[in-house]
Amino acid sequence: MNEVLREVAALSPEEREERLAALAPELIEDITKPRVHVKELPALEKAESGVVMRFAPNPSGPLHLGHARAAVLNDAYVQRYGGKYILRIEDTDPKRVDPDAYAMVREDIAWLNLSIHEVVYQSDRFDLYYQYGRDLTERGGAYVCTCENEQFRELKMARKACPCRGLTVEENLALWERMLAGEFYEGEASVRVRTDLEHPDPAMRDFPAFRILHAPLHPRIEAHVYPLMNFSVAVDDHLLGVTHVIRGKDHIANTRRQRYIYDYFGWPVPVYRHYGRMGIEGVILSTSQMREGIRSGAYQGWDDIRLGTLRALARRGIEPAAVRSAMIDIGTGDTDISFSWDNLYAHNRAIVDPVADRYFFVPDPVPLKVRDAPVQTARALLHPNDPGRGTRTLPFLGEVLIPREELGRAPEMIRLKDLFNVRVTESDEGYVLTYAGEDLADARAGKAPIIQWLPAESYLPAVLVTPEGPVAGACEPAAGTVQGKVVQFERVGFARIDRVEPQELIAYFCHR
RNA sequence: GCUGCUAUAGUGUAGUCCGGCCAAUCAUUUCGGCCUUUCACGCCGAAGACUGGGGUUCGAAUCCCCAUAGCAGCACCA
Repeated sequence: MNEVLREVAALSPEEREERLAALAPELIEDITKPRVHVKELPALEKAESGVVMRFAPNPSGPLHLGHARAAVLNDAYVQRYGGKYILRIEDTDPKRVDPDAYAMVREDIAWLNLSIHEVVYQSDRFDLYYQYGRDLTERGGAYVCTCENEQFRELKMARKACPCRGLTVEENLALWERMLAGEFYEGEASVRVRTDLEHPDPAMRDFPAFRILHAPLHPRIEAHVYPLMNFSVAVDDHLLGVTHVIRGKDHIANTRRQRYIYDYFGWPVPVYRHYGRMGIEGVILSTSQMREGIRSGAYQGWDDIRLGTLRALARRGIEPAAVRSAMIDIGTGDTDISFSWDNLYAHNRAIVDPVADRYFFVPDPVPLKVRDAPVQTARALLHPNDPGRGTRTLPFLGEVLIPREELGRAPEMIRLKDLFNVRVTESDEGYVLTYAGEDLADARAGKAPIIQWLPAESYLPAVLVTPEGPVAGACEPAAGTVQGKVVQFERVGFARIDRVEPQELIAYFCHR
């Protein structure tokens, strides 16, 4: 073995390639062909025999890029180590539940291609939470607190116990039953986990586990005693057998709080990893802000092109696989990062470029007759790197549409792509195009720009919707046949054909 | 204020645990060039970083201390 290694090391790269060609020609292609680099996530400890992980969104709206990070990272590890991926809908706060979001979350997860094996709703599990809440109280790990909120806060900051902390288990159980029986109104009682009043971090001191809420009503269940996140999450993670949890670092304190609950019950603690905060330039990720923007009419809907929701990305033609690899690229680092659209676009371009058919889109079109030009039909490849895909045809009858912007550059000659060359002159009536031959070499020699164009007699009016606003133009009628697909408008960029209305095509700009 | 986490190029990331092989990886980005009937793709090349200051050591991106900066938590939200 060592001898072989030494032998190989002694060879020059050329020699190695020769030897490989002789030994295993089929492998040559592997090293030659460009390979989409797939970054490997760091190994997870205690994962060798499989993992159970979960994605636990709050159904307050559709999923956005922030959710995608947690969803994809957990999914990637489940796929890598094998095991189970649980979708847990965390709907324990009726104030933050949007009934429509249940469906939206499921749709977004389907789009992301997550390998979910099991779905649980926390609102189905309240009896379980009550059962363990009672259990925890019996163990002395929790007490019912009837203090004024503000008063408790002050005591906590002063590291002092509130009067309720000294109640006996029996007294606590009695109060607990009264809570469940509906004898307290909102804010009058809560259940707290007994932790450590001397804990240096005030966030750890006797945090709440249950609260009372009478309004709004929960869309799925009837309840007035609601578990708080730290309690329901700890109970569920244990009951569902979750072995590894990957979540944002805003949960670091929660992880420590949940540890108290694990310890009271004597449960083994999962492996946690907390990734850093991810800022995203240009879009708001706050569900409540998005909702407000939609309500006020600033945004057209949850898939408004300016939002960071997954459905907005989908509408622009971002592929789920691109989101996935972008998130894996970012990884689980605990540094705060800023999400880069450029990087996402690069991932998407790699996926979309080989498959997107090419079409002409002429922004701000100017109709111009071409003098002395012979009538003919142009054929352009649907994809330059894959002639087998066929061509589209563009009839030239004497007049063309070209982008106004090109004329502003005052070129002497222009090559209409896949057609012929034209000379550009200015007269009293404006620009004049004159046929200047078919030879591509002439255009090359004259450094003529090769531009997209459309026949003035047959085109489809089109609007390209960009984050900066709509761009009116025209496109090939054939582009109207690929509704829902991502195409490349040559020299403009990639776009998704959103819809084709009787007299107009609407496309959403994706990226260059 | 208290508690905790983090700090590598414009952006993301590897290396940091176990100091030397790091004159620091890969991707993106930008700029050149080639290819090309797209300003796409592909290919070649270049640019660009260890937050600062002390200390330990023969030797520090890596260990220690201080400073600075960013972020998070201190909710009857998740």
